Amino acid sequence: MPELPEVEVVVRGLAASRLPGQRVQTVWGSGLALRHATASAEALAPLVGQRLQRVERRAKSIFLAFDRHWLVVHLGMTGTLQALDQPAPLPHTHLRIHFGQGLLQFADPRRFGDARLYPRGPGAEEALPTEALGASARGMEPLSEDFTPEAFIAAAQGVRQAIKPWLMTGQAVVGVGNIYASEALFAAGISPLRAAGRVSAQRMADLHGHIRRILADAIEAGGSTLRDFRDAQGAEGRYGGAHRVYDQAGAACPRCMQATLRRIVQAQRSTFYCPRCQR
DNA sequence: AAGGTAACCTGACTGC
DNA sequence: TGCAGTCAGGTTACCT
Repeated sequence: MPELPEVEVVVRGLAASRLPGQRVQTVWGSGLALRHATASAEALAPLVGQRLQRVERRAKSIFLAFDRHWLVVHLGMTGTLQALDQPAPLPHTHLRIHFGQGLLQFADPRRFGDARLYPRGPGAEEALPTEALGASARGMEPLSEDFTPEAFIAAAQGVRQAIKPWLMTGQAVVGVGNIYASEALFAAGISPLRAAGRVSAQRMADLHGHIRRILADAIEAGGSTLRDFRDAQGAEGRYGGAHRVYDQAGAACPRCMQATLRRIVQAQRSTFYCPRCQR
């Protein structure tokens, strides 16, 4: 389900909900295995009695700061994390964290998502537990000040991997998933097959701008509406109509109106592009 | 050592 | 109607 914009929308919704400032009263888990952890009441038991202080995002991970622990949630492909007044009978619900008023509910049909606890050291109050982040979250935050065109160009130096799968590795910039990688490359007119290190500095700077714009626009629109995305209040996103090439194989290119958009597979993932506009 | 591949799991959709 | 096959927003361990 979620790329960075969707996760950001969820985080903002949770932060604006009634849950921050409240204490955990009870926890419940389905007992089923998630990506790494098992969704069980035992695993979340340390949270009982702790107050939720704030909610943050790094890459596609959600960090919930409690008094003495971080709860780090990854939504995988199909996860949802909602702040509710009453428990909702959502299929594939795996975790419920009840507060004095309302609850946090995690559901995930495919269980590629995850929810793990990390201790909050007294000396590291403000530091996120970066050990919770994998190899795909090492790069720069795309909307942060350190993600500059110069840094982006430098990161691509000498990279022979095709730029589309390279973008998705998170080596340079985090949070650009399968949809927005295709969209950004289309906007910049860069072939997804071109080696990252062989795109000119000028065009990399252009791509840098498109990545920031597309992600920011998607956040503004409330996240993608693809499939089953829901924000922290359970509402759908409104960005789906804005996909110009994703899932549009066979349609006329919206830019040149001559070529037919194509679907290819790179690193086991679908890529959509215009063979005429993107070089 | 970078880059491709299989795997995790369920549901929706297509075609026969 | 049903069954088999394919595909899906992510990540990572394991190959070459």
